[in-house]
Amino acid sequence: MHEQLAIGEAARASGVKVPTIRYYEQIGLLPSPPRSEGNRRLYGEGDIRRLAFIRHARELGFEIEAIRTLVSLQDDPDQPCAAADALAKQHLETVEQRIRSLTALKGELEAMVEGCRHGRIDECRVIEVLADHGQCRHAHH
Amino acid sequence: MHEQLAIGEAARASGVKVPTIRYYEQIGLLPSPPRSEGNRRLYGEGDIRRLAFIRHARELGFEIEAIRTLVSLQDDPDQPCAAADALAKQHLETVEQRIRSLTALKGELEAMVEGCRHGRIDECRVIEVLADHGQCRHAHH
DNA sequence: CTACATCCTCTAGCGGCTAGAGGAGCAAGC
DNA sequence: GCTTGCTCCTCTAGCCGCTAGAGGATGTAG
Repeated sequence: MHEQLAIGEAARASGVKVPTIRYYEQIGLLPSPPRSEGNRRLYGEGDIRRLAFIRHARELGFEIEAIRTLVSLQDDPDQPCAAADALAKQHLETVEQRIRSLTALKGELEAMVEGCRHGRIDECRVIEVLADHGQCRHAHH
Repeated sequence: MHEQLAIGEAARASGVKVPTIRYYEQIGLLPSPPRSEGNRRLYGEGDIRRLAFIRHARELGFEIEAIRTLVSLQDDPDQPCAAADALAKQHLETVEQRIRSLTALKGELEAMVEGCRHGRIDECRVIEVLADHGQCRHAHH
């Protein structure tokens, strides 16, 4: 029986750091837990689960606002899950877009690095490409 | 002959927004230009070129600190370009790493979305996976 | 009883801008 | 000359998602 955990133990159990837990409480993402006689926060199992949920969603790159919606959905299990699905899909698109533009950047950087003859700055391909945008096939966002 | 440009014209010519130009001056990335009688900033061609250089480097995802080095290299054309090359290579690696982890996330998100049966929240795969980390093969950073 | 860990609150900082207030300057039309 | 409306100036605060640190209270082990 370890019903009530101090914030440090909650941090260890959930993988969310102590100041981050306090921060989540401050922005209203985590409810304010009850306090001990000595004014310390006491977390129950439900809180730990919610923290782990938040942490995993953050690791998957969801924004706090999206997570706010996801946790409220989680608290309301009778609702249809279309909203959660939509959020995940939307986020998937964002991630795909990000991968596409990073891949384009990767191509440009590779061209820069390959073109470098390791001579002096004034004939350096890296600096050249940066100075003259026209030299690269940068697809604009 | 349009030697001296006001900040708005410099912004249009370089593609860097007005407040961003002032910000770059404030952090010492762009030298403080001379002023007109009426205290307005006056930019020459060299400034426009530097701004375009910075903008392009930012578009390629270089951090301000890296750009600080790159512009100082650019100003010193007799130096060997190993330093510029190293910066570009290092950045390329960062970008590749970022692509790898985003691709992993993409896989997880796809699994979540595909697994969703569009029923109620309490049987929603999206919420489930978020709640229980063990259900996904998330490779930890 | 003394260390030492953990907790508390509060404020400020990170990067890279962006937004807004409140005011001065300037060019064109009447 | 006067007004309109645009650009410019400085200064401060806000964005996101934390992270760090000051300065103090509380809890626990030896």
